[in-house]
Amino acid sequence: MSTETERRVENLLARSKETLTINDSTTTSIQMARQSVPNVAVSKPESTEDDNAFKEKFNIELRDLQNSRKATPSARVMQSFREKLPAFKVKDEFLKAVADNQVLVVSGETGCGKTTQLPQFILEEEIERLQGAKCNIICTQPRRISAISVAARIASERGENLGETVGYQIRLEAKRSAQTRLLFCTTGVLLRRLVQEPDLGGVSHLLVDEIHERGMNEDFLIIILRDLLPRRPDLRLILMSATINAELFSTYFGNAPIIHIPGLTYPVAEVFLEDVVEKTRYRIKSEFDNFQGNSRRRRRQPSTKNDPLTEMFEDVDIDAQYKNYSMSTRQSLEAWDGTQLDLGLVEATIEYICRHEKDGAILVFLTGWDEISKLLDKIKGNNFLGNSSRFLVLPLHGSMPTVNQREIFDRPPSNVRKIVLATNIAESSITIDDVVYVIDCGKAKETSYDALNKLACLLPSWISKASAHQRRGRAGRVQPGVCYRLYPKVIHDAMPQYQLPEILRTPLQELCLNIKSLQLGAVATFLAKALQPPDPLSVKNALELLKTIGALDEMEELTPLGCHLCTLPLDPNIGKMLLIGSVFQCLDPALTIAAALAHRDPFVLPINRKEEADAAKRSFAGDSCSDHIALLKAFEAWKDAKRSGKERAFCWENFLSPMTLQMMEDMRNQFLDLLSDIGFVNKARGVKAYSQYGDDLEMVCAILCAGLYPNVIQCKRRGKRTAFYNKEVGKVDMHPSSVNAGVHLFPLPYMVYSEKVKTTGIYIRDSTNISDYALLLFGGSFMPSKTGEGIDMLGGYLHFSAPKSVIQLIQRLRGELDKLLQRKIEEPGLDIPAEGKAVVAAAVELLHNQNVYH
DNA sequence: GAGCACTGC
Repeated sequence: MSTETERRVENLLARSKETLTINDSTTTSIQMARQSVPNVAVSKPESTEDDNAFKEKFNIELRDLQNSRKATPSARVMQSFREKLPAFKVKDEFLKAVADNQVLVVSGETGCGKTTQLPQFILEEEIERLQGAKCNIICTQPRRISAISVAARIASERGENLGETVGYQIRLEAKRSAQTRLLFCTTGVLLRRLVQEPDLGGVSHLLVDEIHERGMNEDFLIIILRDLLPRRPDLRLILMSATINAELFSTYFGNAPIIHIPGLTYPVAEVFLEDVVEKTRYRIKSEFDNFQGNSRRRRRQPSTKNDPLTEMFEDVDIDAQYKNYSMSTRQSLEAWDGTQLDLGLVEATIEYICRHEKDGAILVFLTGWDEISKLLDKIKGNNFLGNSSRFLVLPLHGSMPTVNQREIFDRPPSNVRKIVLATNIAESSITIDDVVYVIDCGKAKETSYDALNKLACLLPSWISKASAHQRRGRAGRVQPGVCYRLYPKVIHDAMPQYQLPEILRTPLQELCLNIKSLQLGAVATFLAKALQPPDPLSVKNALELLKTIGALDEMEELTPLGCHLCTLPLDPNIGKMLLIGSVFQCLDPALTIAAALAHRDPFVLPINRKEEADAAKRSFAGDSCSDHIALLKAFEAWKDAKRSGKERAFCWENFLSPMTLQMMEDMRNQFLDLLSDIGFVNKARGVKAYSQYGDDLEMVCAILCAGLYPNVIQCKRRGKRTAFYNKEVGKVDMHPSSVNAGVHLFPLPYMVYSEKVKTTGIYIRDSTNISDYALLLFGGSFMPSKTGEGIDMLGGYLHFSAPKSVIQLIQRLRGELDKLLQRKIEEPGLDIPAEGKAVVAAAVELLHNQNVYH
C-alpha cells in the first residue's frame, strides 16, 4: 500500500464514529490465524479428495476463528454498536431473502449501515454454516475511497487486519490475500475482471452498491448481470440503492423483492426561499429595479426559455400564493430570478445563521469555481463575517489546492465557526461530519451530450429531488440540523425526481469499445437493453468515431488496433496515441500524456494566485503552443524535483498537485505493463529503448495528432489575430486556461485537441499546434480532391494543396508509415528500430521542415 | 476577451 493511501485510510478511520480498540487477545488470534490458515493459492492440493478434505478443514478453522474473535471484550463492544444500526433489525429477513432469491434489492437511507453490515452478514452466515472456504463475496463501490474505507471499517469490526478475510481492490492498488472472502472493489475493476471471467466463476455473492447514482459503470454492469444470471443460477445478486428509486431496479430484474431499511440520521429542518427571505429580511432586486422604478411584475427573459422551472415560477401569482408573507418578501419573490444565483442572498443567509443560530459548521453548495471565489471575496469584505478570528471560511473545489487540507475535516477551535464553500464534491465524495447547517443554491454544473452536434456540454442546471435530499442530509450527521434552500418550495416540488443517468449524458465511444471487448453482441442491440437506453444517434456517433480511428471495421467488428485498444483502460483516442507513440519511438512522452489526459489535470487552480499559476503553466509549455507539452514538461520537472528531494516545494511553486502527479506515475507503469503484455514493448529493455524521439517535440506533436484525430481545429488568420474553426460546430474558442488562449498568431496552421466543451461558449480545453505535414502523415486517411488539385481530409473539410511532386512524396511516405504500423499492430513483436528505421527517419525529417507559417 | 461539476479501469 502506498503511504498516501495509508494516510487516507488513517484519516478515514479517525473520522469514523467509533474509536476502535483491538486488544491483545484479538491480535494474538489473528497471528494464530496467519499461521494456521493455509494459503489456498500457494498450497494447492493435488487431488479433488485432498481438495475437499482441505476445504472442510479450512471451513472449520474459519468458523472457530470467527467464534473466538466474537468472544473477546472488544468484539462485544463492537457487536453492541453494530446491533444499534437499523440494518441489524433486518438481518434475518435479509439472509432469508438472499437464500430464497437470486436477485434482491435493498433500499436504505444514509446511516442505516447497509454497506458495512449486509456484506458482513453474508460472510458471517457462510462461515457459520461451514461454507467459508467456498464463499466469495464481492461488493462494488463507485468510488476508490469508499472501497478502501468500507473494507477497513469491516476488517476492524471483525477484529482483523485489512487484507485477511476482508480486502479491497482498486486500480493500481489492492489489499487482499488468498484468505480474502469479502472483497470490496470499484465497479471499474469488476468490469475489467469480466473480460477474463465472463461468468464470474467462483463468485458466490455480488453486491452492487450506490446503484441509485446511475453511474455509467453501474448501468453497464447491470445489463451484463441480467444476461448472466440464467447462466449462473448459484450466483446471488444484491443491488443496494437509496430508497428513492429502488422499484426501478426491482422491475428491471423481473420484480425482485425489495427490503427497506430505515435511516439513522438526525432530523434536518427545511427552510425554503420564501422563509429565508422572511427571516433574513434580505431584499432581492431584479434587473429592472435600477431603472424602472416600482414596476414589479417581471417579464420573461430570453435566457429563461430553456429553464422550465424558472419559467413556471414566473407564472405564479405571488400575492395570492404568498399572501401570509410580508410585503417585502413578496416583492423579493417577484424580483427573484431563477437563472442566476444571488450571492448577496447567500451572504445574508450565512450572516443570519451566524448571528441567530447555535454553533455548528455551515456547508454552502455552489456550482463552481467562480461562485466560490466571488463569495469568498464578499465574505472577506463583510463587516461581521470578515472577522477571521471568529469565522474560518474554506473553499472546497476538486481543482483547488485546498481540497485535501485537514482543516476542512477538523473541528475548529471553540468560538470559531467553520464555513465551507463547496461544489457538489461535498455531496458524496467528501464528508464533513460537523456540518449542522446546509445552504443549498439548488443548482450544479451538469454534463450533457448533444448528439446532433457531437458536443459535450457543461452547464449549470437545477438539481434533482434526490440530490436536494442528499445535500440536506449533509447537515444531520452529528446532531439535528437545518437546510436553507435558496429557491422557492414550488421549484423544489417541480424538480425532476432523479438526475438523468450518466449513460444518457456522455459520449459513448469507450463504452462501445468495452461492449465489443466483452463480446456482448451488436452494440446497439446490447445498449437497447439498458435500464434507460441511450439515444441511437449517440450510439451511431460513437461507432462512427471508432471506425474513423480504425478500431472497428465496416462490419462493426474489432480490428487488430481495436483489440489492442480494448486492453488499455483509456479513451480510444488516447489509447491510440499511446500505441502509436510506442511504435514511433516516443513511448516516454506518450505514457505521460496518456496518464495526464486519462486521469485529471495536475495543474491546480488557486483562488488568489491565478495569474501566477497561469504563468507557471505557460513556462512549462515554452514556445510549443501546446497544453499537452506543458503537461509533459511539468511531469518531467516533477520527476527531477522528486529525485533531488524537493518535491513539495516544487509542486507548491508551480501550482501542481503532488497526488495527481503520483497517480500519473503509477498509471504510466500500468500502461507500460499492459503494452508489455500485448507485446508492443519489452518492459525489460526499459522505456528509454522506445523513446529515441522522446525529446523531439515535432515528433511528439505528430504522435498527438495520430491519437487525437479527428479532433482537429483550423487556425485562420484574421488580421492580427487567429480565429479557430471546427468541422462539427464551426467557430470555437481556446479555453482561457489553455496556454494557447490569448496567443494571437501561431506558427502552424492546425490544432489537435482532446476536449471540446460548451459552457458559456464552445471552448477547446487543451490543444496542440500542429503542421500540415503532421496531419498528412499521422492524421486520418486522405483522398485526392474532387477538383483534381491537392488532397482532402475529414470528408473535404480540410484541403491541402501543394505541387504534384510533393503530394506524391507524401502519399508514398504515408503509405509506408501505414504499412509499418499495420504490420506492427498485427504482429506486435515486430522490431521497429530494425525494420522501419528509414521510414521513420524520413517522417521525422519531413516534420522538421514544416515550421513555416503560411 | 475571459473560465475551470464529479467519478472510474
